[in-house]
Amino acid sequence: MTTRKDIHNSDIPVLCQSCEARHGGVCAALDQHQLQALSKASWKRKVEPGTELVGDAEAVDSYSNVLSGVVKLTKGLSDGRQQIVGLQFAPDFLGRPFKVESRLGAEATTDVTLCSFPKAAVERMMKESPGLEHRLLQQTLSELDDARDWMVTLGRKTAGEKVASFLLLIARNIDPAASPEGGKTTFDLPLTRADIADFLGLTIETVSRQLTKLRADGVITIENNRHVIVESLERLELRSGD
Amino acid sequence: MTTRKDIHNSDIPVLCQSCEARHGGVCAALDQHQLQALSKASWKRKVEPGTELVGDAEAVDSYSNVLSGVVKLTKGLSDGRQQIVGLQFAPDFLGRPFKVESRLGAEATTDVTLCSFPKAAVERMMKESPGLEHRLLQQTLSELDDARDWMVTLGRKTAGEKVASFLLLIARNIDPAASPEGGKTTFDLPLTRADIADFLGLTIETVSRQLTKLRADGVITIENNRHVIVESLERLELRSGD
DNA sequence: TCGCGAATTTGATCAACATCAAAGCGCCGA
DNA sequence: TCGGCGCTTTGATGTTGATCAAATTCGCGA
Repeated sequence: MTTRKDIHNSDIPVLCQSCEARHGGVCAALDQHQLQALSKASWKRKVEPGTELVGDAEAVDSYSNVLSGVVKLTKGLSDGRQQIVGLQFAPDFLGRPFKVESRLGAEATTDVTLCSFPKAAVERMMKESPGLEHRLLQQTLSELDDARDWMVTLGRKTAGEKVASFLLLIARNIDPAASPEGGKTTFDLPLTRADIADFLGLTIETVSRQLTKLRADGVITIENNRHVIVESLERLELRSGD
Repeated sequence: MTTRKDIHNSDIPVLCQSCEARHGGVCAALDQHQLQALSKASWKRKVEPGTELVGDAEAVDSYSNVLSGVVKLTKGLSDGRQQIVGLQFAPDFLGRPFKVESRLGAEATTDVTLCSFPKAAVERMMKESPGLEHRLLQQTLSELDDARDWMVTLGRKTAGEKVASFLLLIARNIDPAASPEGGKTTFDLPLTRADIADFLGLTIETVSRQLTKLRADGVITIENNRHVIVESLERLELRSGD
């Protein structure tokens, strides 16, 4: 790691100086001046697991960056069945541009740090600065890719393959460096069994049984229900179906 | 229908004059000058059902507008299982900006008319004209909404609800005016039973049985395997689960 | 450290959908 | 008009994952 000489930290808002979103996130598309303007109207907050960030069919007047933790995006059927339709990791942008009403629920599944800004401010900035809109298009396209990958998992994979795919998804998002040859990784599950089931279109019991099977076969180890040690990424991939 | 006096048709490229994409599609974001430039490099073509437009994992150097017909977007698993991850109707934009290689297959499921342009031309135009990128962001966001709706269908609905949801999706795309109170609509299925199964994550047999059940219950009538008459949109919605 | 409630695992049974098999029908060319 | 091929429907049976039920384990505060 070398110090970036091209950036004068003194010109960057205090709030943003150590912020992840300024690198990988949408704020990377802003110049110092814009960052100053936006940061004045923005605020940081920490929330606990289970905190509802956006209710389904609720009017929203702010956007956020996820700075740490995991947020689940949910959709429900009228009789209570639920499906998780996306997971947002840092430094993802949270919110649906150009729509007043959210058609998604958003809830923290771990401790989450957010940086939020008024919708209007972002939309104004988007008009002046094509770079921001470009960045947003990039993230949206990549979310669309992810959603379509997951449609294959939901529609065509077996329960065992679904659970393996889920573990790989988490492993790759939490430890992006992990390579299949390397073999091992370790992480804390950011979701409960119930959430995993809602993400995979399964029941908790089926999720639990498949995890037990992976454990019995020595592919993973689980400590304290949450901490997962992947003994062999390669074998996990083999079980993921694709 | 009134004539639009604000547009001088003489200034619009012949190719574009009667083109659907110039209204709802991405070309609506272009001014006459840009339209002229793009149309010089673009070409129209008609293809038959079953024509592969883009192969999975294939390099692509052009984008297209769907002018008529239906294109299915597919993803496959290594052992041959397939999932349709999206359907494109006119005047949708076809292609994945900012990526050389497609991770999707695209295939015509009906007679399809396409207007294609070189990737480079579109990308150049996108840099000069924020309006085009904005339009593309809009379509991408709406495709993401659709994909997430479909994830709920794939993950949490029963076979009966899936088939009803599918019929509604087609009805709404082919006859957008159809209202639930109106009651009736009619359309030709743009997909074979095998395609419907791949879209819904089911087998052909299950799709067939569910269609039979809908017919037996008087919700729909089917003529010649392809032509569907929805007797009651309201009852179809009731069966779609949400 | 103990004890309680919630989350998870495990077990037994059931239902939905898949699979395997065969018959029916519609379309198209000879 | 006839015949054949491919698509669709229908039927019988099998398997996967859901459901119902109970036992364990974990997290956490007293």
